[in-house]
Amino acid sequence: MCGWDQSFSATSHSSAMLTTEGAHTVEHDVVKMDTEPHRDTETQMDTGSKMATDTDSKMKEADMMKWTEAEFEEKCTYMVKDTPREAGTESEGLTRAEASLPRNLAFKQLTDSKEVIGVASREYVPKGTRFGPLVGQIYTADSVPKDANRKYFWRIYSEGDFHHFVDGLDEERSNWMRYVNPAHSAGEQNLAACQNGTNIYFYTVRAIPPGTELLVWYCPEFAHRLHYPPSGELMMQKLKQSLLEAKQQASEEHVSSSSAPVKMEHSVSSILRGPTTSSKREPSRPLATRPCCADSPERPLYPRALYPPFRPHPHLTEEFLSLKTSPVQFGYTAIRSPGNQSSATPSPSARSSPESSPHGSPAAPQPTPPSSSFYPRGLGPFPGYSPPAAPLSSPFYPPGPHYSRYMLPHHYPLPGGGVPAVGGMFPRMYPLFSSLLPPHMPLLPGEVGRRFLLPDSSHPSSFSTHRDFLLSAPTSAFSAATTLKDKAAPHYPNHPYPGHAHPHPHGHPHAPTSGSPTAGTAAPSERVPTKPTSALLGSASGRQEEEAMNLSKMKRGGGSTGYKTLPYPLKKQNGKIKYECNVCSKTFGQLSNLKVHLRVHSGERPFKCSTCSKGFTQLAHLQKHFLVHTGEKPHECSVCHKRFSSTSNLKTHLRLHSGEKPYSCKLCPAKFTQFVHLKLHKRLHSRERPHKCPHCHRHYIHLCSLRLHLKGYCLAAVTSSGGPTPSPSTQEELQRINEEIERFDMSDHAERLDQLQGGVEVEAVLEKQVLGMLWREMDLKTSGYHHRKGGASELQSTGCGLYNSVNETSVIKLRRSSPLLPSNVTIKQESEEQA
DNA sequence: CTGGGGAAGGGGCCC
DNA sequence: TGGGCCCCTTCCCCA
Repeated sequence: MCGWDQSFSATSHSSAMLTTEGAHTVEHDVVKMDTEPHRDTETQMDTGSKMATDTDSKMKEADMMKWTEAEFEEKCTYMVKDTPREAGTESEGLTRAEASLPRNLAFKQLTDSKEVIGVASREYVPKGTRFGPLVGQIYTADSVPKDANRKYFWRIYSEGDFHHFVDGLDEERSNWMRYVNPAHSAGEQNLAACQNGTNIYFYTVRAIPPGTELLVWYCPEFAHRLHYPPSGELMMQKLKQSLLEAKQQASEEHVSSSSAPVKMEHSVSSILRGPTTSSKREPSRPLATRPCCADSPERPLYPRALYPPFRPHPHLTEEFLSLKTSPVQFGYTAIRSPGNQSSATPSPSARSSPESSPHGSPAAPQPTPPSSSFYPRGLGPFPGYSPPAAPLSSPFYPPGPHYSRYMLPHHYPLPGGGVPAVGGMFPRMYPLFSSLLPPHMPLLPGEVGRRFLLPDSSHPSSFSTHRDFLLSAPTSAFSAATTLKDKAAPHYPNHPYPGHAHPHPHGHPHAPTSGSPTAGTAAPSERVPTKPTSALLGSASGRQEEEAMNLSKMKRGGGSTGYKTLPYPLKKQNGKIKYECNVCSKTFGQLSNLKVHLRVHSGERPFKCSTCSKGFTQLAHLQKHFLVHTGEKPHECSVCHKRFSSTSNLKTHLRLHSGEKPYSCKLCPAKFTQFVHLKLHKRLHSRERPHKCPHCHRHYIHLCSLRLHLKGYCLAAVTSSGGPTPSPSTQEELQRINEEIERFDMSDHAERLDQLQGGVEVEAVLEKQVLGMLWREMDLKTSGYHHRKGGASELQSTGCGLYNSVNETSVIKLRRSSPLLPSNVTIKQESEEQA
């Protein structure tokens, strides 16, 4: 378990641990070294200590929490400039933001990472000190990139109207202030953010002892401008209230069987909408609301918003609501200023998540769906871990993965419309907030489903941590039982719903009754078999996507390259959106199809059989499976009245009556009703290889295979033609190629190509395709990379021959698209080649 | 061993 | 959007 650095490393300047020793001296040094008098008459420190002392004295008594921005500007005593970046100095290797840190400050960093998680004082910083201005990329409302990550956006106003953004996202274009965490209570706040002119400064509103984390909140004027409470504390209360209201409202609506489900905010349209429209709203929205959060594709990417596995989530929620969260809970040991340890409010540390903390500005709060499942070990789903924000297109998708995160709404719509006042919080707040969302947020379809269809922790690809998030809904009125009940499956009236056997927290695998107003309508054993609503699939798949992505990375060693991030919905094809799987590159016309498909990669099987615990990727599969237990066979043969459990099997059976044998052998008159039988039959023919190579011992079933072999891949022919004897490595390659040709020869593709008689053209294309793949495979093997989609190596590794996977190989693509091939050639999937 | 039939699981498309 | 459906595939068993 990764832990927090219990001290602060002194950025690039020094690795010295901070102590409280010599505070006074340090203070003096700080002022003299790093600050300049704001106004010569008052703050010229060099002129003697008396004036400074007087100023300090006045400052100490001042109630800066009531100051206007103009007062801050006018009355502040000291100014601390950023450390100028100089080439060739110790700042090398640091980002501009890191290098800009004033010497009297230090970064909080993770013990085993250089990840900056906050900013603290190295030395005593007197009250009335000004830091800044905040540096960042400037955007106007119109110039904001569509895919902008607004996490670090600060709004600048001019004469009461929105003027532009300062974006601190890019660490090379921003300064250290981007790392300052928000204060969650007035008690812990030691900085006030003010806009002076068109710049944002942080003023110390109290003296900051050495080793104290800097925590900022808006000054009253600023907060008012953004329509935010004047303190983080009030924001938390506001948030809490919003949540409770949301919960209550949702409960009421749900009990009354509201027919108006709350729609998730990540509809395709919303995803596609992008910030274009939202950006136009920016000026009218407070800085921290981040209006585009919900519909911005990158929103869901919150790798930092992960929690330690040990985190007692269910309690956390309650504690959070009761504002009792302790910083210890998360193992956070950041140095805190005396008197700031408010036991009544979640400490910044407790709230702090990787996500929240340093990277968020007050303008960038972000409710983060709780999840830690998709983090490969070592990435550290602990608070404070803050990998760089990953845009949707990042290869990191976790995370670049659990793609679900980017599919989950980040503004949770309330039943009555609107959005909880989450968006306005400092980032450090929302991680905690998010942790309590699942149990309380109403009608978050996926969440509901997940609470009951939890991944099987025993499954190698499942993530037990899911439970941490999802089982804590003892009071939720939106447990699956309610949802399920309304969708009873009439097909299986005599059987309990086949779902999620073990994950149920209350030991009633058949009846997820917890908290459901309708849970008591039937005894579990008699419960009308229910089907999860679509919702059960819905948001669950949100996370699943991320999991899939993440898993795909994990399965490949975590850091493997070459895997695209989940690109959807970024691609368009003929005007239609294409959702591409970032694992296998398969594209789908519909997002839901991709979501389901991703389970193939993630291994997630959210639909559990209550009887045998077997998991399935699709509800329909579970339903079909459950017939095994019930013995039901809904499908009857109209001829012999024999019954079958599936239509497919009935259809196969009907061939017996109709005499249809669609699978015919091309080498003999044999025909079969099932493909598998043809496949087995063809093994007989594989022993017959009439096309013998005149130069070597090789012989082939198909002529095209022999031709391919003779196109320079016959070693005997090469040597007998008088050419130089190939090197051993070349011989090895030829051997390899010939093996592949043999496999191709045994495939149905060879058979069809033989039949096509396309002549030289077809052969040329075939060679290009087939051998191209062979070479590619060798390339891949040589480079140690074996996972390229569609690559021969991948097929090999999965036990499939190069020509096995009709859909995957370029050979097939050729067959389907090549103008060389007759368009009426229908390719039936056959993967028997290896047989 | 081969052919044949059925059971069951899985992927993906369509409405 | 996702449930339902279809198709494919594998496995098993039996003659």
